Amino acid sequence: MPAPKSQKKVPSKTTKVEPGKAAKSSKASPPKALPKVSARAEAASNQTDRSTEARIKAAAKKLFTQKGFDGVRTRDIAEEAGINLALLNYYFRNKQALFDIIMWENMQLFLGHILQYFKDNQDPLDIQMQFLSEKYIDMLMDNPNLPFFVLQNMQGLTDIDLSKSGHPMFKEIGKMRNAFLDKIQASIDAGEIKSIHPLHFIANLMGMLIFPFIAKNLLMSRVGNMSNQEFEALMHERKKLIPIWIKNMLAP
Amino acid sequence: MPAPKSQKKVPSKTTKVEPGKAAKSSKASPPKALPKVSARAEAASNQTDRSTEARIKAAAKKLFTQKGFDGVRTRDIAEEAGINLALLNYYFRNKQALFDIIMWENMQLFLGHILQYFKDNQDPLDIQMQFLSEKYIDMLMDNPNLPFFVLQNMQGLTDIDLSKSGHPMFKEIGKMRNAFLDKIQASIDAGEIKSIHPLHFIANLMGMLIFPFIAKNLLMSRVGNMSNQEFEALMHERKKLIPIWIKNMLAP
DNA sequence: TTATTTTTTAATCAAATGATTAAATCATTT
DNA sequence: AAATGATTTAATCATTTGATTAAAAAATAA
Repeated sequence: MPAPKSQKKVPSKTTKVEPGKAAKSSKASPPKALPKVSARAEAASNQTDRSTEARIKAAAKKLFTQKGFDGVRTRDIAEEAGINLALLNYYFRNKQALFDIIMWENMQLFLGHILQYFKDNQDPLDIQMQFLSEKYIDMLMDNPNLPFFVLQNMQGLTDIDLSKSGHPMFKEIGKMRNAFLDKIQASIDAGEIKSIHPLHFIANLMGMLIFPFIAKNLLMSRVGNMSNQEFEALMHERKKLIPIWIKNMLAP
Repeated sequence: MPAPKSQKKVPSKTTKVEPGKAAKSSKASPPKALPKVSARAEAASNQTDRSTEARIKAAAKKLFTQKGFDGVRTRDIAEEAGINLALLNYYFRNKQALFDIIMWENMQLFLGHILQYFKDNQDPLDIQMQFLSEKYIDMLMDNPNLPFFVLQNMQGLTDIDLSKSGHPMFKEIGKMRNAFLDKIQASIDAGEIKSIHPLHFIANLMGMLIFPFIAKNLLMSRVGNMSNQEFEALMHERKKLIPIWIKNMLAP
């Protein structure tokens, strides 16, 4: 009998196509290339988009955000999306490529709002705090698992890794950071707030905004057995309270 | 040729022993039961304990705490511990049983200090804040991955799950919580602090203590490229600052 | 020493899992 | 309708991974 094994190894570049890059005109075998991803890119997370590709992405987003890369099997995604397992690879090449897409979208969601706002806003610090607290907690109530996901996938990344990947978002982050640090410093110089290291300021602010969503189960189950509804009511309260706490905390 | 396959299925109760329960006197086949775990239990996390069992546990603790259950393969643990893969199952039955041990030890570490202190301490609230901030941040500097691990494994647990597992620690948590809530309420009644929902208080306190360790990479890489040493110095600062911030935040 | 028990090793298994293939179905164009 | 290309399916692969087995080695008891 012949040996019908070990005939594949490195996917020959002639038949394989890099994810994201369109297949030019290679007369490759069965699945030619990734379908028109860009054509649908702008319709992201639109509930009315029930295309196969969108269903897979939605399922992947839900599961990856909930359980992380290692906690999800491709079969889970296929089942959640109600599609054949092979379609996942047909549309997204492989698990890692699909995860990377979800990863970047979640990063955008996590930092996008702030980035957009802070980039060229000139309001005084306390107004900025009010806006941020309001918008950010609203976003977190819609995406409660987002902080954990982002932090989880930040764990392994070093500064070098971050700068290596030349994603345009990092330039935005840099700009925002500088604008924000300047704003804090100006407030200190003007005597509006006590002197404080920027990291303390940002850690306190982010901690108060984000921590309840990360520790929700711990807080809910052990601190006054509360319902989801009560939890949401308290998070709603926090939108107004956090700016006040920050202000009091740093009153000169 | 005979068929030397599919002869095992459900581990017959006569030869298998539940993890944690000692094998009585069953004259079972090869590995009789878990070795004298209890005999070494008190020597936990002692660096001088270089026994095989301790090496496996140390390796498992390191990797599980860093990467979670799904992120670690039993082979990783074996390699990290420098032992044969089969020894992991010989000493700890299976991956899940080993993980559970690490899980409970980490829970203890995460809550143990607070539990012990708050159980019957009668100091005023501001003194308690100072003590907690000091000790807890010290502990977190020694175990920076602990919060993420605990929160990660709290994710799936509901209140029912927690009470179902009759671990004695949960009774302690209940006692502590009540004592702490009483203390906060008393301070409010005495007019020492502004009225505040206990969850807000605890979320703010825990958030300020814990969040920097969860978001370390995010904070370090994007907020003023700092070294580990600088980060540690700032965490050291926070030990004194957090009680002050809390106090100012809630000044009546 | 010899016998017995405990510990360790190498080899292997079975199930799970990411990925691929070839054929079938569907849609679009000519 | 026929041809062409895109999408979907069922079956299967190859590898990884948690776990087991049988035998060897080491330690302990007799």
